[in-house]
Amino acid sequence: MGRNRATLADVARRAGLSKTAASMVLNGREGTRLSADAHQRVFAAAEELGYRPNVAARSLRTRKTATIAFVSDIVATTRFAGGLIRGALDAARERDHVLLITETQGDATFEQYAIEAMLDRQVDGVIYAAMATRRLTVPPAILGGPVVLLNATSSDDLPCVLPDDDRAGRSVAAVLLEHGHRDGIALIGRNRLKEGDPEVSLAAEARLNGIREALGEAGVTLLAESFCTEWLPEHGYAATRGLLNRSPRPSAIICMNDRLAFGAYQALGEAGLTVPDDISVISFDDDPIAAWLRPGLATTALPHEQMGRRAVELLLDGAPTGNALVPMPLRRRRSLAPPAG
Amino acid sequence: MGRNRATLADVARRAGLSKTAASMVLNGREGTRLSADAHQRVFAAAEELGYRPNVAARSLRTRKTATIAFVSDIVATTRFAGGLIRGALDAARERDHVLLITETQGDATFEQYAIEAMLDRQVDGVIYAAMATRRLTVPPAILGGPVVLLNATSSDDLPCVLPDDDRAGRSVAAVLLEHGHRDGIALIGRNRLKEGDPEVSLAAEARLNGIREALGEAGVTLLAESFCTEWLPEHGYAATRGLLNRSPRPSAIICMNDRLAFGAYQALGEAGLTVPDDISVISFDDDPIAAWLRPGLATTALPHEQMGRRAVELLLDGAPTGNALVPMPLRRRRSLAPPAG
DNA sequence: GGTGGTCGCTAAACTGATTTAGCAGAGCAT
DNA sequence: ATGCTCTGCTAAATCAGTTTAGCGACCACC
Repeated sequence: MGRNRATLADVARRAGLSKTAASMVLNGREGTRLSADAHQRVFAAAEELGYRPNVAARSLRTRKTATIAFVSDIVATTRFAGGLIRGALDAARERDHVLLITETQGDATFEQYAIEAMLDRQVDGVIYAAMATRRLTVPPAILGGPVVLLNATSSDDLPCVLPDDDRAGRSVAAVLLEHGHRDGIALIGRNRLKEGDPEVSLAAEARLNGIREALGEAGVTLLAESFCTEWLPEHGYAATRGLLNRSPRPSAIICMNDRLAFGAYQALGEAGLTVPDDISVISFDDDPIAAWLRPGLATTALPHEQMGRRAVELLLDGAPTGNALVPMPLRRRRSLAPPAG
Repeated sequence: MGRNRATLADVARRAGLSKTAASMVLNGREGTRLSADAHQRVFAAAEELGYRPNVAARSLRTRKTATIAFVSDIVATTRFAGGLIRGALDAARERDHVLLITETQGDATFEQYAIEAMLDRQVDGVIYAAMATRRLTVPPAILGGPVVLLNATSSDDLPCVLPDDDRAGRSVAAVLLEHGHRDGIALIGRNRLKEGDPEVSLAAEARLNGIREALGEAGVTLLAESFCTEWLPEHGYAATRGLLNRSPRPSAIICMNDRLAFGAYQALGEAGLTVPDDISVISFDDDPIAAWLRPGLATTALPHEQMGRRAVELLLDGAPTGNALVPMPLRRRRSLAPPAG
C-alpha cells in the first residue's frame, strides 16, 4: 500500500529549497517571508511528484490525525445507523477528516478495547453515538479530548445532538387536529420503562409530552392509550386488536414508532378496516417501511443524516452553544383523512 | 486526546534498560538474548505506566497501521450495510485491527478523494464493498496493496466474497418442491437489466439459474414469470395483482427479494387471499420485514455478517483460494404450506 | 563605519517508535 | 597470553514530517 511515494524531502530537492521551506509553503503558513518564486517552485514540484504528505509522520509531530472516532453502542449495524454515519461521513469529508468506526455492542470489555484502539491512533475527537435516543454514561477515558454525544445525553456536561421528539409529538398531534380528529385519538406504544428511565429512552417521554401538550392546548384528551412491552410490529398488532374490541372505535391512531404502525396496519387489514377512510394512522421515525406501506404512512422523520452532520460540525467547528435539537420533519402521506362519519 | 502518555523511553528508563531492549521485549521478538529478568522488568514497567505504543510513531517506521479501509459505493448507509460492517468490525477486532470507513456514493470525485485519504493514512489493506452484488471496476490506486472485494467481483484477479445466490435459488425451489408445489409456481422479479448486466447485479441471474436448475431437475417449469423494473414493494404488488388475474392461480410465489414479497403480501391481502393457505410465498434476502410480516416470510438470508467477516479474514490472513461463496441460509417461516386443494 | 533591522531562507532538533550494527565481558581453547 | 565465540545489552540511524533558532546578505540610519 503506497510504497515509493514522494516525500517532502523530494519536493524540497526538486524545488531547490529546504524541507522547512517546502513544509511552510505547503501548509500555507502565514508570516513566513518566502518569496513568491519559492512558493511557485514548491507547488510545482509537489504537483509534478504527486506529493501527498504522510499522515503518520505528520501526526507524530503535531498530534493531529484528521481522524474522528465514531463509537457507538450498536448503532453502526442497524438500519438506523445509515443516516447517522452518512451525515457524519459527509461533514467529515468537507473538513478533510476521516471516520474510524467502532461498535461496543454494549459490552464493557469491547468498549474498553475500542476506546483504547481509538486513543492509540490519536483521534482528534470522539463522536459517541447511541442507537436509541437515551442518556448514557461516557467512559472517562475519552474525556481527555473533544467529545460529542450523538442521539444521546449524559450527566457530564458534553455537547450533544438529539432529535426534537417533543416537537415531533406536537406536530403529530397538530396534524391530526388539523384533519378534524378530536375525541377519537388513540395512542399505541406507552411504555413505563422507556418513559421512566432516561437510560433506556428519551424519545418515549418527549414524544408523549409533545402529543399531550398539543392536544391539551386544543382541549382534547386521548381516547385510549395502549401499553406495549416493545415497539415492534407484533406489539402494534396486538395493541390495535385490543383497541378495535373497544367502543367507540378510535378515528385515528398515533403509534410511537413506524414498526408499531406496521403492526397496526396488519391488524386493521385483518379487521377489514381501511386506512385512512376508517382510521387514520400516524407515527414516528420514517423507517423505510413507512413509504412501503399501502397507503403510505404519515410519520415524523428521525433526521439521522442531519444529526450525524451536526455531530461532526459541533466536534470540529467547536460547540458554541452545546446541545443541538434537530427538528423531525413531518412526512405527510396518505394514511391521514378526516374522521369517518 | 491522550496527552502525557508514557512512551517507550519512559518504560525503558523505569526498567533500567535501553529503548531497544524494551521494544524487543514488548514485541516478543524471537532470538533476542535478553534475560528473563529483563523481560520481567520491562513488562512490569509497561504495566505500571499503563504504556500504550504510539501508533503513529510505530507505523511511521513499520508502514503498518493495523487499519483497514472499508470503502463502499453506498453500502455503509443502507439497511444492508449493517451486517457487512459488523462482521468486518468483529473480525478486525479479533486481529487487533480497526476500520476506516468511507463511502464513495458512486461519485468518481468522492471516490478519488476517499481513496487518497485512505492511502495517506497508510492503511494495511482495502475492502471494497458494493451495495448490490455486482461486478465493478476497481480504482487502480488501491491495487498497490492487498484488496478484497466484498459483495462484488471485478475483472482484475482479486479475491472476493459473494453470497451464494445460485445455491439459494436452488434451495428456494427445493423447499417448494418439498411442500408439494409443482405446476403452480410463479416467479416475481424477472428483470432483464439486472439479469443481463453484471455491473448492475450478479444476484438476479444466479438466483434465477438456481431456481430453474432445481425445478428442471424435478421436471418442473415455472407457471409464470413477472417482470419488474425495480425490486420494490410497489412492483411486487403490481406483479402479484397481475398474476391473480390469470388462471390458473399460482399455488406458490417466489419473489426475487423480500421487498417484492412485501408487495405481494399486500396484494394478496387485498384480494382476500391467505398466506400460506391459499398461496405460499418465499423469497430472498431476509430483510427485517420478512420476520415482521404476518405470517413470517420464508426466505434465504443474505449472510452479511459472515461476508464482512470473511472479507477481513481473506485480507489479513491471506487468501489461499481467492473467492469465497458464502452460503445463504434458508429461513423457514410460516409462509409455506402444501398447495391448496 | 558601526549598528540595527528586515528579508529570504536553512540546519538541526523533535515527535516515538523499530531496527541495524556492534560493544563489553565472560568463558573456553590453544 | 591470545584469540575466539557467545551472551546480554545498547548507541545511533531511521521513518517523514513540523518547528525552533538563527544565519548571511542587504539596507538604512546616525
